Amino acid sequence: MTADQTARRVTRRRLRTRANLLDAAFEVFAAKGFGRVSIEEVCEAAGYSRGAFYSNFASLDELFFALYRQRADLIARQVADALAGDGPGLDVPASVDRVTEVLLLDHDWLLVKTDFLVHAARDPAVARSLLEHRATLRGAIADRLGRDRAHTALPAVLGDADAAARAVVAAYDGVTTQLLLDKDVDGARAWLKQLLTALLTEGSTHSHPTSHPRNHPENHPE
Amino acid sequence: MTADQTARRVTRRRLRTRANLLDAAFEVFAAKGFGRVSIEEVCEAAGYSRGAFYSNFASLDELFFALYRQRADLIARQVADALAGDGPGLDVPASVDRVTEVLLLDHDWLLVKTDFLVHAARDPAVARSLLEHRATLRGAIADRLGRDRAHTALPAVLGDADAAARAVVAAYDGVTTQLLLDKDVDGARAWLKQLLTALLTEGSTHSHPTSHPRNHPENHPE
DNA sequence: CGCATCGGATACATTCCCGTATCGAACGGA
DNA sequence: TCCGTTCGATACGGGAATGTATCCGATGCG
Repeated sequence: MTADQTARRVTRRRLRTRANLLDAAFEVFAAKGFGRVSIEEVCEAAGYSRGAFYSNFASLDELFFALYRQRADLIARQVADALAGDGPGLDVPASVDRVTEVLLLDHDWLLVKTDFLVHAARDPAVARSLLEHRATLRGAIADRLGRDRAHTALPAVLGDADAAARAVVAAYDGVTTQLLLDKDVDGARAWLKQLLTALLTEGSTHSHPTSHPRNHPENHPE
Repeated sequence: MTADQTARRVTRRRLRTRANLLDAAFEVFAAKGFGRVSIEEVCEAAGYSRGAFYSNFASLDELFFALYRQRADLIARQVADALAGDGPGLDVPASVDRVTEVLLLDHDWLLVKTDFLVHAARDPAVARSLLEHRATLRGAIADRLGRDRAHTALPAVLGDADAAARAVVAAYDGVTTQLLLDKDVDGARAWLKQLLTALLTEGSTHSHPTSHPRNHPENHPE
């Protein structure tokens, strides 16, 4: 699929250049967008020639896919850790805080991630893969929520734990969209926390989530 | 800005070609993505030569911007209509239904819209413009919600009407993301309705929104 | 109907980027 | 240290898209 399966001695050098190419690609993709980046640009940013690229990847698409997997898996692990954080009794606000911290960390990553989304939306194979990844994450959340349901008595507005997990993901995606435009990471985090607690808490008229992100920065382009 | 301001006789022919170019661009952008489309492709799709293009637009970016404004304004009007639909007494489910119908209509539009988002995220000027547009829409929703607040007594989980409007937009964006991948328009609509009623209704344990979109289609690539 | 202006087609030079083929150097096992 | 293998640089041919300059047919006005 990705590389030829004939067993070959893989040297350290190779892994290093591969990693360097991926890192460089991340920078360049974030800055210019996947669609506007040439193979040459990636190579130049990484300090290699095009020969190195073609020795490691068959196409920009393939590199993009590898890049996404790499970073997405990393984050998935972090989220899992954040969820597993506290014991069986679920402290919703605490969990929400930790997860939120992980998810809305790096603006560049959101850019690349969205590029990948829009890329996947046009390629069924990639879309399938991305859907699987999302399903995994959602499953982890649903598990946590389900486990919780037994101990603390909270979510109810939506249907089951699965629906609640879906809602969480949707909220995350929605907040991401806004964040892409206004670049206010802190505001986005606060807003996401507020949204999530609102969704996961019964008639919680907690009008004091953390600090109201009400004085919307909204328009500060750069 | 967009064109030169020196007054010139603008013929009908010109407007027609301009419209044709925009329509063709929509098709091509939806199919291949903004970043992967050349000026030539747009011209070919529209049945013109490159000369016609440069006579009407200075760059692909400019065309994209014009295209977005055109379609976005159209939809904004439709949403406003849908919101103004019923009288002062707000029937949340009914409004939600109508708005949902308008917002999640055309998959191609979502593709183009997201392309534009990711484009705007990297261009401060464009981002500003898009933020304004979103603020307008959000304002319309907040107004409606505020007006409602007086008559029917509903939203409370979040802060004021403005926060509620924000939540609505976030839910829409979140559902859009999922829809881009699974292409299940009907499921997305149902899910959005459920989410919105959950958000806009106090302890509504309405576990029967319309029809549970529970048997997730999720993975049907094409 | 005739004329001045406008709109779009065509031709051209240029730049950028791709993919391949070849070669020398780095690597790592013995 | 030596040698076979692997990695990545360089050189090459070619294709595609860009922006401009020029020209002719269409258009609308008097």
